[in-house]
Order: sequence, then structure tokens, then C-alpha cells
Amino acid sequence: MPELPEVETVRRSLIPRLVGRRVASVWARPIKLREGIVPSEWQRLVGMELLTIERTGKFLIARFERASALFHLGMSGRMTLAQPDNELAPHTHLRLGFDGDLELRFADPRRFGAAIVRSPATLARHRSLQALGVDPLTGDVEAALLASARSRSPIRSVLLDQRVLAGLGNIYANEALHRAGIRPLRQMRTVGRVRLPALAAAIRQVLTQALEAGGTTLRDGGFVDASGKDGAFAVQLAVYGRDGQACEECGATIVRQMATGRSAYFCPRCQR
DNA sequence: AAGCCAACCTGGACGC
DNA sequence: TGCGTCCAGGTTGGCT
Repeated sequence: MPELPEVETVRRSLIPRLVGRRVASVWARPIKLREGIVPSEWQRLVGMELLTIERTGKFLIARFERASALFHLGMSGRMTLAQPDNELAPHTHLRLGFDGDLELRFADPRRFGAAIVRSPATLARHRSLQALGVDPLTGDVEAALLASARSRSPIRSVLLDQRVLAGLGNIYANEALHRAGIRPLRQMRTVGRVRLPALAAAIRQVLTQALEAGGTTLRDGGFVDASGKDGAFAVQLAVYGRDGQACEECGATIVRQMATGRSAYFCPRCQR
């Protein structure tokens, strides 16, 4: 579900309603996610004030007074705000009750997500955070691409590699490559270095526009922000999920091709 | 040692 | 209606 624009949308919708509030209660299921939920970790948060919520790549970090919580939404994770007596969505694994009768809920049907609590120092040393590359909203995308210019992998795989750029997923990698006129499965090293600045610009542009639209919701049950609202960017997708349809740029038929276990979408005429 | 690929899960869409 | 198959927005560990 969530790539950078969706995670950032969640962050922005949580902050105004949660920051400055204190944790009043914790309800946590000891369930195995990518990193399992350990209820006793979460109980430590009771009484602590939420100071900030940060994002790096697709991770959210909620900073409390003496502990930090790391969230990853995997493919199907949702973080929503609710009243304590509201009906519980299926696969809700964690509920943080805040003062003011507001509850943060984490649900994740496919269980590829993560939700852990650590001391700030320990969390900073966490494996998955250490390995992260440049955040495309704040870092130098062009430099990150140039540093990977000699890779023998398909260029889409490079864009999906969180050690290079932290935040792109399959939707926006395909969309950025369409905007830049580059085929997703083409070897990175065969793409001329002169084309990389345009690709960097396309990446920043598509992420920024998706964020302005509140992210991409592909179908019912997909991504929602903290209030349960859908993202509006799906109508602006040029290639993702549009195989068989005409390219808006040139009219050629958009192709879907399976590679590295995931669908690549591209226009065979405007992408080379 | 870089680069594939299966594995981890559940659910929805589709075909018969 | 029901059952089987395929596919899904991500990451990682193990293999070559």
C-alpha cells in the first residue's frame, strides 16, 4: 500500500490531532508481523507525551518523552484515529489511547508491517534505518542515481532499492520512469548519465504531486489517511495498473510485464 | 559480491 | 454458491 506520499500523508494527518497528547492506555496483541508486536514494550509508553512524528523513507517514528516508536505499514498497514468506542476494524493489532478520548489504531491484515518501541538511542541504531538511502523529498536524488549509474540491475530495481532512495515503491517507480521516458526493465548502466537528472526531476515531481493529492488509493480497502479518507492521486496515474489502455502521451497501448516478481508497466513507444 | 527469487501473510477479483 | 488460481502498494535472507 504505502509508499512515501502515503506515509507522509498519514504523518501529516496524525500530527495536528496527536502531538502534545499523553498516552493514557495501551492495548496490544502479541502478533507476529515483520517485527512482532511485544505488548510489554508498548505498556512503557503509558503516561508519556507524544513530542513529534518524523518520517524517513517509508518509516514513521513517533517520539515520546523517553521512548520512540517505529512504524512500517508494509503492504496493508493502516494507522487511523478513532474514538475508543468506535467499531474495531479487522486485524487491528495495536491501540494507543491518548488523553482527550482519542485512540490511535494500527491495523495490518497482511502483517508485513512493523511496530516496535525502543529507547531513542537504540532505535537510531536499528538495522532497517541504518541502511536507508536518500529521502527524495529532502535529499539529493540526482547524486544517489549517479552513484548507482553502473548497476547491472534493471533501473526499476535500483529505484526500488531503499538503500539508494528511501521511499519509492512499485507505483511511483513506474510512474517516474514513464515521465522520464525510460523503460523500467532496462539495465541501469545502459541508461546514459545525461538522462539521470531528468529522471531525478521526474521522481521529485511525481512524489510531490502525489503528496499534494493525499496519496494513491487503488481500490476499496486500500490506503487511507488517519481520518479514513482516500488519496486522490489514482486518477493521475499514467501507467500503473493501466495495461491495455492507451498512453495519454502518444496513444500506444500500455504494457504490463512481470519481472523480479513484480509487474512493470510502461508505454512501449514513449519509453526507451 | 551483486543480483535474482522465494518466503512471509491475508483478501479480493476473476474464471469455471 | 463455491472452489481454485492469481495477484497485490514491501522487505529480507539465502542462494548462485
